[in-house]
Amino acid sequence: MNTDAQEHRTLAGRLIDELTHAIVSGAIPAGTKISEPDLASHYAVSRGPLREAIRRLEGRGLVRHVPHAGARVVTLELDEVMEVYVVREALEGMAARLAARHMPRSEVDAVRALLDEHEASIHRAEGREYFQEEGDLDFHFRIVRGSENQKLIALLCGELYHLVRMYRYRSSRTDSRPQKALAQHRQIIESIAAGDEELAEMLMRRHIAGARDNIAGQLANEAAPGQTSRDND
Amino acid sequence: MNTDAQEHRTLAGRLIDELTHAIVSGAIPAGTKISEPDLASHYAVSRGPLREAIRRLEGRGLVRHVPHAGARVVTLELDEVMEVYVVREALEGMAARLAARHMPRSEVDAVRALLDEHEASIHRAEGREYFQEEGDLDFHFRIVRGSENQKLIALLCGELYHLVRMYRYRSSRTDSRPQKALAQHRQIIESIAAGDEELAEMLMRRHIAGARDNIAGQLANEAAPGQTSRDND
DNA sequence: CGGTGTAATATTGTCGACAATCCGTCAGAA
DNA sequence: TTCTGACGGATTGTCGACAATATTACACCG
Repeated sequence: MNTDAQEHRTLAGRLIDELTHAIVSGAIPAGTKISEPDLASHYAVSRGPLREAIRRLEGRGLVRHVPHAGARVVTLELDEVMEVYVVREALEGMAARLAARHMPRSEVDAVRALLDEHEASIHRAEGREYFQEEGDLDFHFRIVRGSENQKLIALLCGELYHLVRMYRYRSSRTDSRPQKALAQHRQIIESIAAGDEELAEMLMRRHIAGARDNIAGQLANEAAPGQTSRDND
Repeated sequence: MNTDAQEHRTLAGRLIDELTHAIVSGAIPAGTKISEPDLASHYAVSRGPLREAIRRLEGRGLVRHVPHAGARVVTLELDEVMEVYVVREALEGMAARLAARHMPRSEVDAVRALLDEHEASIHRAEGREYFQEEGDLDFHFRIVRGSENQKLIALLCGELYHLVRMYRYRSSRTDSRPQKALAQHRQIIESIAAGDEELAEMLMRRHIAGARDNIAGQLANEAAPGQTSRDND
């Protein structure tokens, strides 16, 4: 599930994972100013490895760093999330196309089984389950890996998904129609099984664009209009 | 042209740019093992900022780092370049679509003027000019920026293009038909001017896919079959 | 009373040194 | 002769301390 894996034997590597998780899960709230001395003492490490980890997180787009002023956790503006979903639409559309070209039958069957589990989980918990969201990402992970394009995999799994998960943690959950998503997932994997590249890409793009519109509409309802960026200061 | 700009007042920031340029331009050959003491003394800095810069370059995909073993400049395998072009096809296709939606008339005219310059430069130097390659990237930069999607811009300008430029520096130049590329560029900007999203995306994707096939065929001719990765050791 | 310049403080940026780990070499035994 | 093992050197990982810069508070002036 994690990109670098292999039980880091280095502090900086461990910090990268720990900080990523802390930011994504909201343990460190969005917009927080990262104090190097504080975090260093909190994780019981020196500032050296911590700074290296921050530089890496900066590259992943999780923190924004200004030269002599410190680093802040990115604030998840609505338009930022929209932009991420546009990028996902392009990238995962291509991933679905490549998956239709490369994914072996065994993996297709594995994804089918995964979707069966999802359906069972939906029936069991009326779809309001937190698990549903992680399950959604599991599906997308499978498709992306099925593309067998390392650059694509690294980009989607290493950067974009962290932001997506960060958003989902922040605003509870957004997918209010898991049955519809499940049906779309089924369509997608079947088009991949059939080797129909055009259809697979089109369906995946439509699926993600739909999720994007869903979020946009949802947010437009609840959020006040003039809200700019002052959440926690 | 550079992503972070604003005349870095910090050593780490300067190192990021210098090392990026050094790797992209081939001053530090692909596959080279990065010796921290050597580079530190060469740039007259300590190992601290150097290590931060390396961590950032690792995020950009320019170096590969293994714990306790050091970092090496990535070797540009053919399939890696192919993968990058696939990602470019997806991302820039979307960028062209968004540009057709957002790009103002003034910017469209500026791109038209840019293409006129390119045509003049081709006529002047029979197209075998180095400048042509940079000019090609200039065009693509304009379109990407025209998308007005910050994530898209950061991804393409910040990571992918470094690898593309690295490849171009390494294997002399690859675009053997600048006239054809110019004609395609003209088609693309006109479809954007017309606001035809579908056409803009399709033309851009075809353009990049064509460049990819061109490289693949070119490489398949000259390269020996059994060549794995032992260029410079 | 409000604005501005200055000084104090705290944080970031940088450095040199110490500790842990890995690679190459060489000696010794089967 | 060849494989195994340990040793030495070198490199990476980590740490604490010093220097430079930004932020804050306060006093002073308009």
